[in-house]
Amino acid sequence: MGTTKTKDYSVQELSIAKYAKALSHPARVAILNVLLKRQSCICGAIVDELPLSQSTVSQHLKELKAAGLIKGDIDGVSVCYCIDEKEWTKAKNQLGLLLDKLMSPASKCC
Amino acid sequence: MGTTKTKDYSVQELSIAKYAKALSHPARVAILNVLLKRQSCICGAIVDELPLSQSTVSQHLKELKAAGLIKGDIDGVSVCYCIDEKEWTKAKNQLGLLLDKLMSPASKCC
DNA sequence: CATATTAATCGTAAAATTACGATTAATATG
DNA sequence: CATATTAATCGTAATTTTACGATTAATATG
Repeated sequence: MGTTKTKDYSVQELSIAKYAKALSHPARVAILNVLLKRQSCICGAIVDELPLSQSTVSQHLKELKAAGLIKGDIDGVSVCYCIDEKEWTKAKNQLGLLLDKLMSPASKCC
Repeated sequence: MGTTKTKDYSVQELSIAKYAKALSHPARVAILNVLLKRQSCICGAIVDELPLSQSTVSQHLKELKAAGLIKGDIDGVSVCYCIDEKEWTKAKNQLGLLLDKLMSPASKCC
């Protein structure tokens, strides 16, 4: 089947899964690294830095955009991509909250 | 094709993608929530808390184990799962490092 | 206006993911 | 020892992901 029923999970679970999914491919992490490093973020420049075709990079950009982590501004014939700070912060908080939820010393079992 | 060449990406990119992938399905986030909340973590109890079949949950557990985030101890006929603190900390640091890499004020473009 | 450039989208193929029921292996329990 | 319980694995199907080349739409440039 391969389908997942959205309503079976909590908002937190769905939200975290959404952000994690955006980060679940090295190419997308690489794209984000480029955007975090540079101020210039023209799509073509990103394509040049990745070992992937233009169309594939475009697809990855689309997914990052769908997750809200980046946004793109059309500038003439090019598109300037950059981190969406607001959503980025949300992702950081959501993922951080989960990852921090380890009450360290007493790991009774195992 | 659908293949991804591992050597085209940095260790950091591959590592983050690995952890993010583990968290990229709400069922797996839900499993981790169970393990973070409870001390008892018998596989059957996890299955009872999820809207999925035993075999599907077993597959998700396998993936979390493959990412190193959890480990399972066989106890007679049951298996006790729990967070692997060491790898969990690594995941937290890796993901945290990326998410924190936003030098906030000067987002020149877009 | 013809041509180049840029990036999205389309069509397609291969692979991976997700899910389930059935089976299996291992340990308990009567 | 026969039977029950637990959880992994197998087989399978639907769906999604990943990737590419080709095409398209939009803007720029000669």
